[in-house]
Amino acid sequence: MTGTAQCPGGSRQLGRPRDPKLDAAILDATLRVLADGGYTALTMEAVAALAGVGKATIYRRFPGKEQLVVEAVASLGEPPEPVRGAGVRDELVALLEAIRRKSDSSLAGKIFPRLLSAGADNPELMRRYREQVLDPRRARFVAVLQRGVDERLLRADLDLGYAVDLLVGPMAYRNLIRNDPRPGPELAARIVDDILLALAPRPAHHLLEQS
Amino acid sequence: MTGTAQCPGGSRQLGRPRDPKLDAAILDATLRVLADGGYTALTMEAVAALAGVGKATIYRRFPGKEQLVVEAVASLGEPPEPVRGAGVRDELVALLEAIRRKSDSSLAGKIFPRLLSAGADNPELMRRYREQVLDPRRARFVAVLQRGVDERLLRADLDLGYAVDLLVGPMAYRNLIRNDPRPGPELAARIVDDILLALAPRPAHHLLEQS
DNA sequence: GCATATCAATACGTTTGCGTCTCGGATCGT
DNA sequence: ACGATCCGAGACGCAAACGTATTGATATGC
Repeated sequence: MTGTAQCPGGSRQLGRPRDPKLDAAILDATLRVLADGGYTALTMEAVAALAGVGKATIYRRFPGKEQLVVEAVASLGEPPEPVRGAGVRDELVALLEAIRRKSDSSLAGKIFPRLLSAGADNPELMRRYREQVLDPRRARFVAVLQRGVDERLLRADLDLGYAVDLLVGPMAYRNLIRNDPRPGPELAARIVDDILLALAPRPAHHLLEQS
Repeated sequence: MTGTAQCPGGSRQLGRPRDPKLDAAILDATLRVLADGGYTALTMEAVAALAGVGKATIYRRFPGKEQLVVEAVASLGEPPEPVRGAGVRDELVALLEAIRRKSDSSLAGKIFPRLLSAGADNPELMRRYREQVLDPRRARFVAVLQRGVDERLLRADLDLGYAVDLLVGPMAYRNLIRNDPRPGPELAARIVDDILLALAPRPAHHLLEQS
């Protein structure tokens, strides 16, 4: 899965096998180097040194720097992050607050802004990151929001994807772009309460007479 | 302003003066190269070639690549962008829609995601960009929102900065991060209508019994 | 007219980093 | 035991790009 299968057919598993732990060590080192320094500051020498392996060991598994980063980003996957809040509102707050906390503490949070520019030149990189990291987290929001619709807390015809944008957008904006000063832990509840109010199941009378 | 004044006192304006048009040509070429390729793909040779000047002409004005990019980004400034919409709601829609359109057409829009990662390593760069480009646009939102408060369309105790985040956040999020597929021109009105609904001056009964 | 500073073009030294290769040693199957 | 493959360490060739220096031409002040 990670590297290239090198058995051409006849001679299978000849000689010393690859150490599986090194795959994880290389990918982890790649993420750490990527977190501080970004894609261009990431050098194969730095990854090799941090992982405690030789460069040849990396090139034996990955064709080059680009594929290494792509695989490393994809390996981020989805953390468990079990939100067992009681109600829809509190679960949304917990999910949003997780974004705020993770954005400057976790590896994924530090890597995120780097990928925004690297992804512009490397669509494959951005796609993998979106599928492996962003989409699973997004699905969590959608699931909770769906419960909100079922409980008549949200409009029945609500576009759930759009609702996620309304919630995550301001939080991501504050953390990525307008991150001075950094938002406090009260921001999540503030956003959720306001957005829930906007998406509450009330007659949309303001749409009938749009100015 | 742009380069370094080189007259130490005695000999003033001796020899051929610098061509002022070249300053603008260099900065403009820097922005164009920065727009496609990003900070690291930006080479002095490329800037010189695109501006039609020699490298020495650039180094005569800017100490190095870093300062060149900082000055170029700061030179973006604020476009006029006169929004003369009739009401508060329509002006907000126009401002938000401008963000969406600019994010993939204008120079500033293309440069923005590049700066997010470059700014992580270069705080000065991000600070100048924020002051010169982001803050002026933000002030426009605040001005319109203040009118909304005056017209009793928004809560009297509204945090205007937070309100801007609620509006700009989802739009920026859709354009920068979740830009597949790209949002359509109807998104701006959708966001504004929903956020205005959330921030309308109604008794905040849901805050009294939080949980 | 002459010194001085600018101009475009370009050669130059230096640094950096990718990807390959070599080396001695370690670890597997047979 | 033996060959094959992996391992860490690092030398190597190569290319890219920064910043400087040079060259011949051009423009300005005195």
